[in-house]
Amino acid sequence: MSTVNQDTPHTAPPVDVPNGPPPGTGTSSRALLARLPRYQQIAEDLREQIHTGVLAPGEPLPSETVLIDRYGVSRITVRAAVRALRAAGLVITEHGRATYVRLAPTQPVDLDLTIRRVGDRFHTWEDDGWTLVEEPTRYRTTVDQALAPQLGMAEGEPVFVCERLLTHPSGARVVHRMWVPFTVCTTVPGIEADPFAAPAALYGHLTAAGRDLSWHDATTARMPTPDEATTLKADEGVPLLIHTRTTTGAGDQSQSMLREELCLNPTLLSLTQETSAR
Amino acid sequence: MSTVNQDTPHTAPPVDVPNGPPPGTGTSSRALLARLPRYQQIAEDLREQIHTGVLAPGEPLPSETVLIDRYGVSRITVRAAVRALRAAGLVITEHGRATYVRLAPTQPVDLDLTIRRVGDRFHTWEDDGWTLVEEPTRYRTTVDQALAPQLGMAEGEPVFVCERLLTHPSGARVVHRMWVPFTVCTTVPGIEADPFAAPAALYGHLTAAGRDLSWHDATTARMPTPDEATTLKADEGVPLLIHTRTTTGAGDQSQSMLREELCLNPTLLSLTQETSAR
DNA sequence: CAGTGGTCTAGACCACAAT
DNA sequence: TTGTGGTCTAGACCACTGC
Repeated sequence: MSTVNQDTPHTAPPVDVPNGPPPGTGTSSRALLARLPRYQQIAEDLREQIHTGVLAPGEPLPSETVLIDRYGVSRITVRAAVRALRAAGLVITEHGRATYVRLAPTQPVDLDLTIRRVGDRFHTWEDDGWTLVEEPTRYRTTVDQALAPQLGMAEGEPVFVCERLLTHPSGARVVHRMWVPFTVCTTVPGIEADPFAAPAALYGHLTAAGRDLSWHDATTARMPTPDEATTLKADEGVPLLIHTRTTTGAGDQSQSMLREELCLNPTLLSLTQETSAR
Repeated sequence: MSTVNQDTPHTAPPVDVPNGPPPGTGTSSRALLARLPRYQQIAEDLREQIHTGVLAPGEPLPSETVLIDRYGVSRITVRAAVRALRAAGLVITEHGRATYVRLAPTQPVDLDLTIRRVGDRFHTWEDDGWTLVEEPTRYRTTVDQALAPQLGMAEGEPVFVCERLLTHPSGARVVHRMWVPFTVCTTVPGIEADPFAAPAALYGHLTAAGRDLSWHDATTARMPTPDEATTLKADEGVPLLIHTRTTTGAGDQSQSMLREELCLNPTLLSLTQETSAR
């Protein structure tokens, strides 16, 4: 094995799966596919088997050893293929056991973001069976450069922050963070007493204080940090869904009275909202 | 190199960065960190340098060769470290050039999902500067098992499908898919003529036909397939944001008149929505 | 204990970018 | 031509799981 051993993929060895047309010329329908790196071809082949059900959800993939001589490649190549599937969220691997086809994505539970109002009382997703996992983390700080524009405040102004981890009967978890400008606490009766109450309560206090509320929601997604992945029970290859809600006065939307952030695992939870034509 | 060469990380070689305490015992504050695999330690070190600004956004990381002898490890180990950063979306690598610290996430552009109504005319995000990139793909098919419940239809019933790729002046792109039940086309005047019009137009036709509309929105995220990544200009380590909107009658929400799906890259676009307390 | 995946080395060739 | 990242091999030891 000292001579050239790579280049066009092996053509003689024990290959019993798509290896592209023989390196010659007469490229068949998809010349592109044939020229993909070997590990991608293997990943593609396994992906195919998963989608067609040859490899059913929950089932283990063949072991690395088996794949190595089935495809006639080195271990590192097989591992590269499996890694690609893992990054795509198609399989999960368990050390010492095997790599398994990700279970049929259990239909995520809905987290309904719709804000419902009955008189001066508000109801939010939290009332939908969510409970605190642990004592909330509460502290007072000053807004930094990144947060200031979000709250319509100047850098350095004081805010209260409340961070909570909630759980749902389905097993899903969310991290909820809330920022309340200090000035809001001191001027709105009721909030002063407990600036760390649940959002629905704060909406109520604000409304009772004669403010017309308006909300600006934004949703985005990104890959989680290792920490976030564990607290939200996210496997590798699973992104993070992030929803932020800013509460402002219906008139002056430049200054916000409240800012909330919700982080969740989209394989367990789906964000929903109801609207109707007015 | 036939004898043991791994085990506790190298301790003698040219290491000038966190390598954990010497394998002995007196584990310092964080014994955990010291026992991480070498490539994770390196990734952690680079991550640190990125967050503290030692490696500024847009700047290239040291080349693999440099990292190899800076940390005294093999190339594959360095590459594993860089791969971890890439998967976390912290860096992007350009073949033949270098690996760069991901640019400070340009503030994503808002895609406002709020539906606005003026008389019988509706306005949606599409009116916000979005244009078609290419001729829409339109076809007629029958709903399959997965889609039937979403539309409140029976499996096998006919639907029209319209798939469009839109672009925005900011450079962002979205894929928009729409399903219209055949029965809706035939019973609602106006839609019959053009079942592939933009959603806002369809909302108008439905309203003109005397229906009170109601919408159910759901948002989720997942890793893109390679295809999706390229059409939406997503780098590696960037998830896909998916928003679906189902239009139903305000009374009977079990049967839907329309279903839309929106796929986008969250680093370029952020989904927003406005609400006010009624 | 055997089997599986996790980490690592040393060395090779290829493809792309810039000089 | 040089340097960078991309793919690949062959072989080794480690760590976890389960018999």
